[in-house]
Amino acid sequence: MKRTTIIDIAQSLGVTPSTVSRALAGNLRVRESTRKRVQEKALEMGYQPNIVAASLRRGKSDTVGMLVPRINRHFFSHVISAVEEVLNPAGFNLLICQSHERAEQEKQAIQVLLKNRVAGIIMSHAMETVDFEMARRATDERVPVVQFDRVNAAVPGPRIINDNFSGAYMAVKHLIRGGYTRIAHLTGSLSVNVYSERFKGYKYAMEEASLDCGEMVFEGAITRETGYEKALWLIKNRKVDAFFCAGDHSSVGTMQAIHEFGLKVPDDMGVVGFANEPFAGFITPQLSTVEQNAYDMGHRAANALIRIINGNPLPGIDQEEVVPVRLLVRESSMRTPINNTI
Amino acid sequence: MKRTTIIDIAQSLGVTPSTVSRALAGNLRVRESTRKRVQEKALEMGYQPNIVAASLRRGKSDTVGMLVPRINRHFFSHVISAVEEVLNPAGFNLLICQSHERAEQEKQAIQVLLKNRVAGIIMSHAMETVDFEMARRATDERVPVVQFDRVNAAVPGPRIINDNFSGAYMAVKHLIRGGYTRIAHLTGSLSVNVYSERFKGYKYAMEEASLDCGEMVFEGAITRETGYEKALWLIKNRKVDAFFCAGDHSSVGTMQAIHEFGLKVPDDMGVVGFANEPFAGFITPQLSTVEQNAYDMGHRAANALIRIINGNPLPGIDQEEVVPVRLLVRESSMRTPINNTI
DNA sequence: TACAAAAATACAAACGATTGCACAAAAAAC
DNA sequence: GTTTTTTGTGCAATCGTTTGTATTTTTGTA
Repeated sequence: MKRTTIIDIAQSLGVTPSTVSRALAGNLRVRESTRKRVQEKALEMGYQPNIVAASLRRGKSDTVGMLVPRINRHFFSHVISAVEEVLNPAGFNLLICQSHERAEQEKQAIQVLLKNRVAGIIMSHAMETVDFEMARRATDERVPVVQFDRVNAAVPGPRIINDNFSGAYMAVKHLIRGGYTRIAHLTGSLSVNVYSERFKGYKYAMEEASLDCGEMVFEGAITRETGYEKALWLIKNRKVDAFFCAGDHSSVGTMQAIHEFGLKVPDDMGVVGFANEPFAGFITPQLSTVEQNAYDMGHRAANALIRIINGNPLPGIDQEEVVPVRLLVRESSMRTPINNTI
Repeated sequence: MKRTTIIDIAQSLGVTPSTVSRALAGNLRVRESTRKRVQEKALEMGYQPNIVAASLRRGKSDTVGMLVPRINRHFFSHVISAVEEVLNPAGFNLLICQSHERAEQEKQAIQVLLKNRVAGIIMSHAMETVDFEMARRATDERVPVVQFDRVNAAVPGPRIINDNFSGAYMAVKHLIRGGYTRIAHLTGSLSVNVYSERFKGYKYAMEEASLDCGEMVFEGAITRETGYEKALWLIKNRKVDAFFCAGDHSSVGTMQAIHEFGLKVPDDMGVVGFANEPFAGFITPQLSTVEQNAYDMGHRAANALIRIINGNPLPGIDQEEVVPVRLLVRESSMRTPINNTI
C-alpha cells in the first residue's frame, strides 16, 4: 500500500514523471489539456506531493524554524501565533523548538533546525545565553536568522525589539509625576538586552528628575518569589515608596510584600510592572504595566525573514526594528486620577 | 560554499560514503579506528547531517505534526510544551499548525503535515469541524493520529481527553451543597465532545439532586461577551441563583452581569467556571473553576504516539484515555467556608 | 603456507521529486 | 515545399542519505 508518486501518475497516463511534475507545478511548457489530465488523475489517485523529496532536490525547504525560550509563555505564544499567521499564507510552515532558557538547549535546537535545512530561523535567546556562536554559524551556512525581543548584535540579521527604553522611561516618569520619589527597580540579568534597556530607561527618568537611585536596583528579581524577597528588603532598608519592576510576576510579589507591611498600593507605594501578563488587569489592585505588542513583533519578524528569503532585504538589514510599547496606567500606580494611557 | 556531505568526508578520508554513513550511525560493522577518524573529520569539517535526505531515503521523518485550534491559548500552549518535552528527548521535532477554529484550515493543515511526511500527528479539532474525513485519511496513509481534548471517535487512534463529565459533576454538586438550587449552565456547541460531556455532568448532578434544569442551558455562550448577555437574560427571566459555565471567560462575563444587577458573588449567586485560566485566581472574587492538567495530557498524547510509532501500541489503542481534573474551590462559589479542594 | 571464516569496506541502487538539455512534432515563415 | 521557429515531452542526472549485496581485507586455524 505505497503512497502514490508522480511516477504512478505518469505511468497511468502514459507520460513521463517530468511532465507530471511540470504539470502540477503549473509550468507553461506543458499543454493545457495534459495539465488538466494530470491534475485530475492526481486528485483521483489521492496524490500528496512529497515535500521531503522536493526539498532535497531543490536544496531548500519551505519550513521555517522558530526557537523560543518557552512556548507556553503568554508573550512568546502570541509571537508564534503572529509569525504563523504571516508565514502560512506565504507557503511556509513552522518547526518550533524551545530552549527552556538553557543555553545548551538553545544550541542544540539551532543544530536541529540546521539539520532540518530550514529556510530560516526566527528566534529569541535564552536568558542564560552568552555565547552566540551557534546562531552566527547558522547565518554562515546561509540560513537567515531573525532575532526578536531577546537579541544580540553578535548575530547578523534583523533584530526586532520592543521599545524597552521608552517603556521603562514612561513607567518611571509616570510614577514620578504621581509624587513618588524613592523608586526602586527590580529586574533580571542586565546582560540580557531587554533588562539592560529597561534599566537605562529607569535610570534616565530618575536622573532627569534629579532623583537618586543608588542601592535601589536588584538584578536577580524577576519571579514572584524573588520579587517578594527583594521588595521586602528594600522596604525595610531603603525607605522606597515605589517600585518599577521589569516584569509583572515580580510586581505581584512586590505587592504582596507591601501588603505584608500593612501598606497600601497605590496610596503608600506605587507599583508598575512590565509585559501586561493576562492576570495584570485582574489582580487587586489592578497592575499598571507596560504592554508589549506581541502580534506586531511576530508580524515584523516574519516579514523580515520573508524579505531575506526572497532576496529583498531592506537596506538596514542588520539594524534593529523597534516595536512601540504602551504604558497602561491602572490602579497600582494611580495615586491621583489621570488618563488611562500616556 | 556548499555544505559538507558524507561524500566530502568520504573523499577526504579515502573511504566510501557508505562507510561514513555507517560510522556516523554507530554501526558495529565499521572498525573502531575508522569510526574515530570519520567522527573527527566530520567535526573538523563542520558536518551537519541532512535530515531531509535521510528522511527521504528512510521513508520516515522524525518530525511529528501538531495541530491545535490556537497556539496562544493557555491550555494549548501548555499541551504543546508538554508534548515537546516528551518528543524531543525521543528524537522527534514538532511541526506546529493552528486551525484558528476553522474546519477548512484544519483540513489544509492536515494535508500540509501529510505532505511533509510527518511520523505522526497529535491534534485537537476546531470547534467548527464536523467532517473528520481528512484526519481519518491520515491514518489510512499509515500516519498515526493521536487526538486530545477535542476528539472524535470517527478518527481511529488514541484519544486523550479530560474528565469533563466528572469535572462538571463535581462543580455542580459543589454548588448544590452550597445551597444553590437554580443553577444555570452556559456552554459551547454541544456537538463538541468537551461541551457535551460537561453538559452531561451538569445534568446528572442536577437530576441526582432532583433539581430542574429546564430552560437554563445556553449553548452559544463561551466568550466573555456572550456569557454576559446570556447571564443577564437568565437572571432577569429565570430566577437563577448560580451559574456553571463551561469556560472561565464566560464566567467573567457572568460575574459582570451579576454585578450589574447589584447582586453579590457568592452570597447572592454562585459561579463556577472551567479551565482555570491564568486570570481565574486573580479576579475578584476569585473564580472557582475546574482545573485541567495540560501537562499530563500532553505527556500522555506524546507517549501514546511514540508507542504507536515504535509499533507497541497499548491494547486498547482505540480507546479513550481520561485525564483527571480537579475542582478548585475559590471565592466565587464559597458561600460557606469549606476545603479548598474536593 | 594455505585456506576458511570473520570482519571491514566498497558498490550500486534506491527514496521522489526537479530541471537542463535534447528532441520530436506541429506551426509559422519563406 | 523547404526551412525555421515554436511548443510540448522525454531523457537522465541530481539532491544526500541509507542499505542489501558483493568484494576485499584481516584474522584464525590447520
